[in-house]
This record gives sequence, structure tokens and C-alpha cells, in this order.
Amino acid sequence: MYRIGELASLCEVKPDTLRFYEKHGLLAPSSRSESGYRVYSDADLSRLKFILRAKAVGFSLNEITELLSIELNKAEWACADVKGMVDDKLEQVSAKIAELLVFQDSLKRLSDACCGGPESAEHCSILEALETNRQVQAEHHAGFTPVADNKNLKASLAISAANKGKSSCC
Amino acid sequence: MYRIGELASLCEVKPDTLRFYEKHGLLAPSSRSESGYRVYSDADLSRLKFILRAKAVGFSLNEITELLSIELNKAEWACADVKGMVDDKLEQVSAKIAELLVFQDSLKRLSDACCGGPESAEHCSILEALETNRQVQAEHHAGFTPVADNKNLKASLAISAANKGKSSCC
DNA sequence: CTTGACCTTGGATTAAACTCCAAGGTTTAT
DNA sequence: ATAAACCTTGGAGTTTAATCCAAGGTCAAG
Repeated sequence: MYRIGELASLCEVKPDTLRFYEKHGLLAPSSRSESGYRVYSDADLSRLKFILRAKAVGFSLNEITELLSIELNKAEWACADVKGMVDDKLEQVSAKIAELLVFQDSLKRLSDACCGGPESAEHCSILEALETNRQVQAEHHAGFTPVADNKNLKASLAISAANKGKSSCC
Repeated sequence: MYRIGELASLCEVKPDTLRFYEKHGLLAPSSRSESGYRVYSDADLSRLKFILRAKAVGFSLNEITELLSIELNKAEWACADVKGMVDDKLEQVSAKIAELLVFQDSLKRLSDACCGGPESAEHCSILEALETNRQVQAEHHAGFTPVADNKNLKASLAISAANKGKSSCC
């Protein structure tokens, strides 16, 4: 049994977020204390973890509500309806996995190309890695638009560099 | 070469979205016509596809900007920095894939449980499928909170049912 | 028995990502 | 040659998902 602050810090969200989820029907505490405090159970924790996992892979809160609604409430939904919906979600999930695998491959390729040697430096962009990935093209794009806005990239690289000392390439 | 409307309908977004992406430095047309119309190239199309793919798997536009910024601009970034960043993104992507695989497994399990026979109807919820998935538990959760808000679920099921006639279970 | 860290509600504010609108210029098909 | 269907800019409005604030109640420690 957890109070709102405990559950929040367990899952690294804010109490306000949990109240927000409650207001929108995603997660209600299974009980309240005498004084009116929200009390969450382990089942609630599982549910929250599910919500956060779904959110992390690009489902909207509405879609997550749908996912959580998949229950055979015979009064309202026929099994066929539910199966149709599950199949839809399965397709979405499979599509996401496929796209992520392409990303993963591209990033690995990029990592290799970038750090294999100093001479390949000008081929170091994710888009080139992506394209080399899909169709091996003889013709090489000449002009490459540089990205203007580097303000928070700078910050994230600082963090990235601080977090791990494994920058050993080139 | 595409005008904004063509590119938009090709990728199933709105022209306004493309102008929005331009304003925020994600995608600028490689040229303009005499009259000032935006003209997009195939490289721009690739870039847009990349953006949409990244968005679909849960990256924010800021993160996508970072991904697109991964170029070895030696004047600004050391290779080690870039590698650190790529590694970070790789970890994120791997984590997302792992989570999606859990989803996929759960959904498959749910689909099977739901439509194997009418007697297992009350076990038809994604959360139960998820938990059965992780640890086989002897104890069974008694109370299961039903979800209140079914308004757009109804709509999506209608679409789902209309789209495919393969609802043949139970 | 009060101080500090919690919790409650309701409502306002924010940030991200579009989405729409108005007023006008351009292209294309009849 | 003119209407329909595009395009331009600037700015306002919307939706989603929080996040913050104010005014007050609860609880454990010293």
C-alpha cells in the first residue's frame, strides 16, 4: 500500500501526474484512508507501470485508455469486437518494433562508421546511415542541409559525456 | 520535386505541419519556386519520413532534432561526443524495443486467451495478460476496476470492425 | 504543541505539437 | 479569362499532458 507521494517517487512521476491520470480515468487508487488520502495497491502500481511503458513507446493516453479497456464486458462488447481491437493494437506494436529495428540498425551503422577511422568523418549523419541502410546507392547526395538549432543538443551532450566515460573512439 | 501539398498528402500530414516543422528547424524545403512556393526534394522526403518514423515510436521533436543533428561537424563536436550521443539513443531505442516486445507478447496472449473459448471470458484483460506473462501467480486478483470512459473506444471499435471482416472468434 | 513534510481540492498556467484563419498571390483547367 | 484549387505570411486557437498554485487538513518527530 502506497500513498501518492510514495507511488510517484517509485515510478519517477509527480503526485500531480497521478491525480491527473485519476481525473482522466486511467488510474484510480483502490482505496482511501480515513482522512481521505489516496491509497494505492500493488495492482495499482502494475497498472501505472503499464501506463508508463505504453507512454514511453508512443501511445497517447487515449490509446492507453483503450488498451486498458480491453476487457470482456459482455454486456457492452462482443468478443469479436475485442479481438478486432487487440489485432489493431498488435499491428501497431509490430509496426513500431519494425521501425525501431531500422533505427537501431542505422544508429549502429552510424556508430561504426563514425568511429572506424577519422577519414570517414564527413559521412557521419543519421540520414546517410539510414539511406545506405535501405538501398545501396551509387549516386551520393552532394548538398546536406545542416541543422540550425543546436542549443539543447549542447546540453544533452554535456550530460551524455558526464554520465559515461566510455568515449574512446577516434 | 514536390510542392507542400503534394509532400503533405504523400506522407499523410497537413501542409501546416510542414510549415511548423520548418519554423522549428526540423525540415526546410531545399528550394523555392520563382513565386515563392516551397519546393521539396526527394532528400527532403526522406528526411520527413525519418521524422515521422521517429515520432511514431515516441521521440519528441526535440529529440528528433538531436537525432538529425548527429553529424560530424568537427568545428563544434568531437567524435567522442557524437558517439556518446549515438550510444544514448541506441540505449533508448533498445529499451523501447524491449518494452514493445513485452506488449506484443501480452497482446498475443490476450488474443489467444480471449478467443480460445467462451469459458475464459473473465480473464480477458490486458493487465492480467501482462501479469500472467511476467510471473505465474497462484493468487488471482479479485477486484478489477472497470474503465469509465468508453466514448472513443466505441468509435474505434466501429472503425476496427468496419475495416476488417476477420472477427471470427467465439 | 508546534514545526515540517505530507496530503486534499479546485482552478490557473505551461509546453509541445499542431491546426485554423484571414487576406492575399499563383496556377491550372474549362 | 475566370473559377477552383493551389500557395504565401502572420497570428490566433486547440489539444494533450502535465505542472503549478492557494488555501487548508493530517501526521510523526522533537
